[in-house]
Amino acid sequence: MKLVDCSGKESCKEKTLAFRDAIELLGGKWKVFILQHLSFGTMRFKDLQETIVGISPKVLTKELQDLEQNHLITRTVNHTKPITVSYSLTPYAYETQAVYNALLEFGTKHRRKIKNK
Amino acid sequence: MKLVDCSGKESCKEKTLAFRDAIELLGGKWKVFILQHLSFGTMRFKDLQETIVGISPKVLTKELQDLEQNHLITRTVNHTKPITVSYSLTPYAYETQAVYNALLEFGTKHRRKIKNK
DNA sequence: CTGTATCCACCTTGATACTG
DNA sequence: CAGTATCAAGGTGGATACAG
Repeated sequence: MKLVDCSGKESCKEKTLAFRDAIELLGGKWKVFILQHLSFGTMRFKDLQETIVGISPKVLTKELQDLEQNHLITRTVNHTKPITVSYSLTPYAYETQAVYNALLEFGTKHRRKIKNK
Repeated sequence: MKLVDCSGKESCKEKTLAFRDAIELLGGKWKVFILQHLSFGTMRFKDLQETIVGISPKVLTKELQDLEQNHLITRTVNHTKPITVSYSLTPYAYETQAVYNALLEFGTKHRRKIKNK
């Protein structure tokens, strides 16, 4: 049995790179929290900062830029006074659903396994 | 729609922690390569070091210990002369299959999307 | 309000030499 | 052969002050 099937047309290297990309994109320290909260609806910068306890503005900015560059969220400037900015998930973000489901299932199982040891 | 369903008996926090655990466990820089190569069969330390180009012995040791502590691989000392050590996947390691499949699918799709931009 | 600038501490990775 | 010890370097995350 193989974890990665390298017999297809695409090279094995290409596939391992795809893994790393996906893990990097979804795997940061805060990405899950941000995406999760945004999946409940649009939020502003300040909302996110208050909801995600412990994150600094610099890091939040970086994570949001990262997600935006990868088309998982959209950033909208509201020309209010003072200016506010809204973040929300793109339809594309929901294509990560399968990944999250699989990670959730394995992670939950694994935590039980490790704890009961 | 929600990326994480927090309506069940288990708390939302517990679930996000499960994500992070899973991602940390599978997401290192070399983990995919190691698990992938081991999925083709048992390998010795030296084999891994030669196959996984660019990894230093220190890092390889650390990654292997990490995987062993999480029951994804087994470490077997062969009392040859000189001593050799074999590494192989545990049956449990194959429970990560769904995660890898999902990551592979999303990662491949994502690379195409980013590249065609 | 929404970030950016600055500075700092830590961790991870890495190269290399060395030990049992 | 299979690691460990040592030292260096870079990136990441974090606290805080400040700017537009």
